[in-house]
Amino acid sequence: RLRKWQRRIRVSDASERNLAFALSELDRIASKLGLPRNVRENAAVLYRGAVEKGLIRGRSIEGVAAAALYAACRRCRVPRTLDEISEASRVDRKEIGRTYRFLSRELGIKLAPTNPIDYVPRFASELGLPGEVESKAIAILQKAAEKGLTSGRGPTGVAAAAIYIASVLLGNRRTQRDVAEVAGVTEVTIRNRYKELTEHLDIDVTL
Amino acid sequence: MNNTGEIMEPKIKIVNVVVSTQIGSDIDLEEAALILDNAEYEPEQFPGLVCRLSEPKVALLIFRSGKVNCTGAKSKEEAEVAIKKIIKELKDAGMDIIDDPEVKVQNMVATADLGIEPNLDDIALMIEGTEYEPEQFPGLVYRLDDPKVVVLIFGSGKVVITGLKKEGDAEIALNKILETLREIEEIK
DNA sequence: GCTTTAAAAAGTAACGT
DNA sequence: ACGTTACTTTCGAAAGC
Repeated sequence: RLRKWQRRIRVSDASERNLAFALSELDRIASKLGLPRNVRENAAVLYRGAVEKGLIRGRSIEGVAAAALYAACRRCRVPRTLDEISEASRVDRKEIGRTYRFLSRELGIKLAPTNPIDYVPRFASELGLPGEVESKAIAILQKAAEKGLTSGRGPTGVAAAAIYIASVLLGNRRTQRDVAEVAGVTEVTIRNRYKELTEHLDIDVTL
Repeated sequence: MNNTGEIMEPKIKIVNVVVSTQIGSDIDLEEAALILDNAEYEPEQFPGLVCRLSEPKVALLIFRSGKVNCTGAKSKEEAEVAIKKIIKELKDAGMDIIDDPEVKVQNMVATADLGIEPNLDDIALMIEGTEYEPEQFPGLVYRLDDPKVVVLIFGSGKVVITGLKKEGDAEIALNKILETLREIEEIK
């Protein structure tokens, strides 16, 4: 009766309020990371799907929103690392990773492992590198993947090393330190990947 | 040339065995902490008493209920030796302890080598129930249903098998993985 | 879900020298 | 640029938050 009706109103009120909050969270994090509109929309679709399947129970709205955004970024091939999403959302990276696995399983989303190549455009532009360097780095990564040199390595680290090598080869050198900073890895990692790539792909990087 | 043939790949090594048992009930952990040498008991941090033995090199967790966990052993026998050691120490100090309790293997961890360097991306894309996030961890996580175990597969071909209850399941799991890998190669 | 224990795999990180 | 230590992942049991 009236009471049941009132409860329904309350529930739908709460649901709408939560959804509105989630969508504003998605927008807040997305704009902080400078993500394009299609990624935000993709994340919103994922979030609504999670709501419809009751996957939010026992989880925080912020956590699910962050995980949806992480998944959307990968889907749209403009990946952000868990650390970047974590920093922008103030949700623990462990929780984002856990929720992401849960969502991809429950929503039947099978995403391929992040391809290092997808990080190249963003890192290269942040380093102010021209298109030729970007293309060269991508070519290096394609060869590296064929020879199994990317398996098990962090995608950002391999991408960073490829960009560093390409920048040196094409006379637009960036320091390991600068590349490391935009890629969010240490210089040691770039050096390790650099050695591996130049040795196994017969690249002469004479300074 | 190898005179033993080619079927010696599954050189499986058990690197850790987790066992549980019961040595009594209503154990006074404060008292036990004083009796046992390398014992730590901080109920604020964890309800169990932690005791490390150097021979065998294991760690034991003792609870107020009398339940005991032993980790770090290389075999069930080694874990039993460790449990008998603490039982003797506690009994000699006058505590009410069960003499030779039944121990149950709860988990075993093994390492092995596939003998080939698998393409983790291919496995991740073609096999359901696998997780591979190189950004987070270099190994691919493969959960098997038949022997209910989890296998971590690395680009080097090295493998870690955990969740084992029986030692023999390690080889069964390994062979299933190798068979699956062959199927992937055929499809490719 | 977390806390504590042990162990391996390979990559990455953060110290010190 | 090294080297060392330590963290990431997986598993299970325990009692309690």
